[in-house]
Amino acid sequence: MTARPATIAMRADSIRRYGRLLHTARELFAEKGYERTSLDQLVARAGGSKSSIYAYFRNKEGLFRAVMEDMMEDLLSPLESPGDDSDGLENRLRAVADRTLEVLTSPTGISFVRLVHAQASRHPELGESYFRNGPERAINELARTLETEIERGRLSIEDPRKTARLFWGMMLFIPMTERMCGVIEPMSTRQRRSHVEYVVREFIARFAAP
Amino acid sequence: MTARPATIAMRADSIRRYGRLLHTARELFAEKGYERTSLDQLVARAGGSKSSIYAYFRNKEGLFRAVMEDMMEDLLSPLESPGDDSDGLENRLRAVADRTLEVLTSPTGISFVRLVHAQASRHPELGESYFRNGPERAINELARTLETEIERGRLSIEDPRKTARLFWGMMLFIPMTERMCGVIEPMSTRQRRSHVEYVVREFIARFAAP
DNA sequence: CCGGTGATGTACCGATCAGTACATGTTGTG
DNA sequence: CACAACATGTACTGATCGGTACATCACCGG
Repeated sequence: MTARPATIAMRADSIRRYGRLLHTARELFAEKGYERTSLDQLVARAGGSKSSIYAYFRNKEGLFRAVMEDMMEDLLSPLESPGDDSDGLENRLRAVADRTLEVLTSPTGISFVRLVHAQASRHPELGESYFRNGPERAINELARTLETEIERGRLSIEDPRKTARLFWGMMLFIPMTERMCGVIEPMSTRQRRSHVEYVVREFIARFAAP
Repeated sequence: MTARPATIAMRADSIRRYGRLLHTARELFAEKGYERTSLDQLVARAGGSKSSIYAYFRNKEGLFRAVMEDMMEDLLSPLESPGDDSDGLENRLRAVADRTLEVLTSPTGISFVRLVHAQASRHPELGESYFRNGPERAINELARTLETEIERGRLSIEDPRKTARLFWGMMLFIPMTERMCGVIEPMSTRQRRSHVEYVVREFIARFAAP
């Protein structure tokens, strides 16, 4: 970045630079992990300079936190359930499970979870924040759904929260483990559908009211 | 390590030094991860010198591979099922699940899985090896157990392997996620027993032959 | 049109790292 | 007892890292 166009707007330029640094840092952290990503590499790929990084993010740790917050928002926001109550339980389970599985087994999702797990001991608030806003929220929302179905007499469940934990375990554990270990490629829509269908079927078979 | 006792045995000393380096490297990798562990730190904690590391392990990557093989053996060997056929299905499920849960949620287990996941993209053979010898083997062994119970008419299951995947998902996903994110301490025996009991009960309730 | 203010690029620093050269010491062998 | 062969500790290197100092440049209020 020796040459510079000169005579260009500044305010919008700053915002763009900030976004570009954040975006590129996300790519690099996802590709190579936190410690193997150097700020010089970031500057080389994103443009700008280290001064900007330190002005915007204070230091490398601050950049990392900003990146993780950004990723978490992007990943978790599509999981906000619209709460279509009309579709029936099975379809709602299918829908939310499919979106969750898609997000978590995507390359971005896998990279994010890897970073969270790897850095959780150094950044306890990161692991905590992810768990509360991700898995725990998913469990609680599912539990609430189950509760209303219990009240309507359609399900027979003793402890909705524990049952919700089982559901997510069945749905996510093996696919995520396979992806984390690198033994399968990202799941196709077909594969996801098939897996979701199987798990939902087994779940209903166990907990449908007699 | 400036002074040295002088006039001490050598052959056994080498073996001991090798073991000590391996053991301490395991500790350090588990504590701080691969990239944050320096060979100087290793030497400072374990004694010996960098020459020994390079003589024994060729380089840092070789040391890492040796450590991971060592950890994998230690972690997976207690999971070899003795195959007590007399205890009845439920007790066998309880026993194998409890051991697996204990191993995987232990501090060592969590550190190991973190390292595998974090390094799987740089070391595909590591992720592959762990998955084949860990999760996949556990699935296959459980599936075989289920098959014999199906043949005896005690279980009603269509696809034993898929069902085994569900079982391990229910058993491991939430506890492991909580541990990986650092939101719970290592599980007490009491907690493990309770969780195992719950999951086995639900599993049997679903798949017991009518 | 001009001077100050904040943002940015460049060049640099000390620290730390993996890896190595080499001297020293130890062990088995004649 | 002497010597060869090997193992080990020490001191070093070149590279790379996070972080910083400072000069430069664009903008904006007067």
